[in-house]
Amino acid sequence: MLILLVEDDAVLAAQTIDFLNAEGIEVDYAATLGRAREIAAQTASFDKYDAIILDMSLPDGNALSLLQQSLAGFDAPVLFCTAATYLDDKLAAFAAGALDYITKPFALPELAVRVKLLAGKVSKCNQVFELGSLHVDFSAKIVRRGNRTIVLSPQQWLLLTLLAEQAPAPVSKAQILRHIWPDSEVNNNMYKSLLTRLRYNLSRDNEPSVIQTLKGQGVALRESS
Amino acid sequence: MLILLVEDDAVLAAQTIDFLNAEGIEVDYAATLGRAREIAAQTASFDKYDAIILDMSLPDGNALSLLQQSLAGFDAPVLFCTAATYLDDKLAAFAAGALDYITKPFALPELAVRVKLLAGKVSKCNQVFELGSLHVDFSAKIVRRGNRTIVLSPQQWLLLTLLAEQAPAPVSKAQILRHIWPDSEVNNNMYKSLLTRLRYNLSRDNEPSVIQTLKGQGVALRESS
DNA sequence: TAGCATGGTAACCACAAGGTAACAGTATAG
DNA sequence: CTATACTGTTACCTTGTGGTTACCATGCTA
Repeated sequence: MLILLVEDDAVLAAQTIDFLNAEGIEVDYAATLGRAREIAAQTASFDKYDAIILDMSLPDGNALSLLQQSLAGFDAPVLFCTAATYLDDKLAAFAAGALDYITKPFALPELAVRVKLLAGKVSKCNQVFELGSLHVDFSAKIVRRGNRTIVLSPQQWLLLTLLAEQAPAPVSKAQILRHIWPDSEVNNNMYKSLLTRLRYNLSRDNEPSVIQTLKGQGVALRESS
Repeated sequence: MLILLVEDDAVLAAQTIDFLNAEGIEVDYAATLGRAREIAAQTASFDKYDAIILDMSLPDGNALSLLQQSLAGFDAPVLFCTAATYLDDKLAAFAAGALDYITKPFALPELAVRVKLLAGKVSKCNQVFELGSLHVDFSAKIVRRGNRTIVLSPQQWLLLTLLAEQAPAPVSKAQILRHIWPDSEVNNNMYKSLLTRLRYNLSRDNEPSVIQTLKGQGVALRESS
């Protein structure tokens, strides 16, 4: 999981980053609004972030404007944090499209929980996933196609669960790379091989693959039609 | 929108119900955990609620157990509220599957916002745009015309979402150029090609294009008339 | 009527993205 | 210690995308 932290207090930022790292969350850091905008421009979007933590009281401008920008076509959910207890601030941010807020001073464990929630990590409520003749039991870690039980390698299982969580929405290549090879330098071929192998294992005679490619957008778990 | 409020303080409950009603939110009310369980049993599920507001400090039992129950196969998202500021309580509830919390005493407008967000999270997942036989699912990135599924290239998808967001208002050429080719030098032909291709992909026999041109002003997504 | 601007369509093609198979190094199990 | 499976790597092939050009249609103006 990768998030963007926009926060001017260097000490607080350092603490936050340390804590989130310990929780397995990667953090990109912007000390100012200007820097955040640079990042947005560089990557051409905020798409690559699972969530954005946005401090409302930044020295160089109005954080609300960045919020608007992040929502203009991008999906990254925004959690804003504010020292002010003024209700109006909170309501304004919600109105602008923020999905959650936390009041300073906050407890780091709570921040971590909220970030994870925002990123949708907890939506693993569904114990089983079914699609046509494909049957995935998350808790038992069993995959079946029709009446044949399929054994997947660790990587393939990870990818399948990721796809199933988001189905039928597509999952971008970048998202998959981050999810399966969190640290290591990744090479495009590893991704291609993994996909081919998962497709092969899930395949069944005469039936089209359940893994659809949307060129340039990623892959999705859905029935062809 | 219909929600369930589980709260033992009658005065607070009445205020809350009044306020939420004024916001256009219908409220079912349970004063005790027992009553909440009855409701769950009657309707056979909490499914019919868009959200559940759950007070943690109820006289007749542990609210966490209801939380578990409400998650056992049902989809209603839970917002819990607590007078305690103990962090552990919050973390426990999050761990049990709550999606949000609010600390007493809370401001009613904030509660209303959070409830709407919570209820929206579920429906927001299925944000769709419809126009005649055209059907666009933003989160799943699926486009259908009638019962035919359409696959769009990244550029075309970007343009379609832009048009759909503003529909039925027209989008100027300059706006489109900036949105799709943010940095690069743009040539007018690229724009023309893109439009033609999107029109072609969205076309259906005998039906006029859903993309109308307003000369000099741009293009708009609307039915011809 | 010619001339020009705006907009639409079709065809071409370089090239990047995606798919497959085979091989090799390394871990893992029996 | 051997056999097996997993995963990274390379090579090669296929396909769709998107920039480009050429040409046509319409409408406005001189």
